[in-house]
Amino acid sequence: MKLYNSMTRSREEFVPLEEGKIRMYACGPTVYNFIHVGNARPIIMFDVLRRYFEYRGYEVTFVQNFTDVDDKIIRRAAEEGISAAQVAEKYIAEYFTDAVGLGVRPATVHPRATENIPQIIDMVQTLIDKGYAYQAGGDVYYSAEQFKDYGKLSHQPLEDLEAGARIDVSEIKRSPMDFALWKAAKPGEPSWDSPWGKGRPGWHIECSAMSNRYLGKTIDIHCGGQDLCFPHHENEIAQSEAANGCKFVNYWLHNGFISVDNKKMSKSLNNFFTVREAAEAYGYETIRMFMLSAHYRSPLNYSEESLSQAKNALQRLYTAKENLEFTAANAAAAELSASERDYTASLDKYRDKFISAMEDDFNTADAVSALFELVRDVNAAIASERDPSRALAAECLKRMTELSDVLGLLYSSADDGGLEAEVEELIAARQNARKEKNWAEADRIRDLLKEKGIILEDTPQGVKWKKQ
RNA sequence: GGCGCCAUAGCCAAGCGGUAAGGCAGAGGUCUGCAAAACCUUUAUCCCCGGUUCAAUUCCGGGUGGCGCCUCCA
Repeated sequence: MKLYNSMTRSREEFVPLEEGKIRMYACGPTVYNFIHVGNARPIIMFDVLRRYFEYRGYEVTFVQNFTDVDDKIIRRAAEEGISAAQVAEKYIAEYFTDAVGLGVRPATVHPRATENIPQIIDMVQTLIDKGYAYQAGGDVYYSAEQFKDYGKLSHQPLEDLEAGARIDVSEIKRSPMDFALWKAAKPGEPSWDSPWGKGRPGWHIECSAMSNRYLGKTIDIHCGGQDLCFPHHENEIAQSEAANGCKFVNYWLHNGFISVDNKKMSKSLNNFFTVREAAEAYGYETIRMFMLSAHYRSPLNYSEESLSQAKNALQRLYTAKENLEFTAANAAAAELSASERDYTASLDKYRDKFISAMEDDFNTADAVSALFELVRDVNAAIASERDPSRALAAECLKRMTELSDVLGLLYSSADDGGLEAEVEELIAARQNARKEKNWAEADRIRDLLKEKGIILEDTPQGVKWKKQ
């Protein structure tokens, strides 16, 4: 499999550290608010990557943290008059509501910064001991210039980074590019005891500490949004490689941005849509479909038109799935005929195309096209056969869901709670009317059901219905 | 100023040297009592100008337009 590695800026053959196993880490959200659609991109795309690895037989340990102590959380807590821990707890729960809605599987571990304070303190102490960090009052800073490779991920020499850096006059750092590992507690803030007094961790150190704890010193894949490249990931490298004395990450994966009117969707521009509100408008799974329709590194513009296109595309998939399920349950013939057997074998080419696409830096857009090509082929086959067997429909369905499962699509269960007796009677009455060619009555009943939100389709295998 | 990314049909979007996947929308048709769903047909001088090559959307150079990081940000 080929993956584009931001570190080398090239597509590389992926080789895991340990055969058959993959260790990956994704920087998770800072839990002070609902996540927005831009935040959802890495969450969805790297969930797909993980699913694909598992589909290919790898054992994946996937770690995604929650940053549950930081300035924004503390500010939010003050605004709402509750504790920082309560803010974090609330938005972690909201995160999971959205993640589940989006069809994102829970990570193997979801560690939190506040549950890894001893590991963080250890790492900070190691960095001080090794001469990479220094104490300044109750703060501890990492001295960027001590790390000779600083800037290697963002491909910027330290001098150029410094040239663009904002200098804060009240700063007690030795150099503008130094960053906080530990922040002295201010009155009223959550804090923990440390060798440097009461305080809390800086943002970057938690990921180094947790990656180390749950995945080891060197890991296969570290992923996140392009905007984390600098300074967050750069700083993680500086911390982990200085503390551990070895390579931190083999493959760095960064997704592109979601934009709105071609401007990056971001909190600071205030042009964001929360996942929650987008889901109310289009459905959670539509958001997933929208993300999958483009390559993860390409920019992708969020718009009403794009989302409704994604919604319609998804509907095509669902309709195909429901039609197959219906035939698999209602067709007269049970077993595959000889010609059907040949036909199903011919379907292998779509799986082949799907896998090639995914092997190529998990090109989901191309993989989705393979799924659609399979669907068209299958639709045509079922429609053209005079009497397709239940086994044929079941086999086609299996091939379709094999691919959609890797993409994490088609997980929304249809509302098949059964029909009330009254509705069943109406359908039966309409069938009688149709038998008698009483089209007016048949149409009247169909319209009546439509008002109740039930859509009928007449098929060779019987009447198919669905709730609107 | 430093470092990058992008430009493909009405819209979204693949494509990594051999004259263009897929989806949405539109048009025509088949099927259907009518619908629905489905299927078939149909819609592209690949931003511009040079260069390399037998051959370029695809590589190189130069434009034009758009975007991002260098500051919290997925």
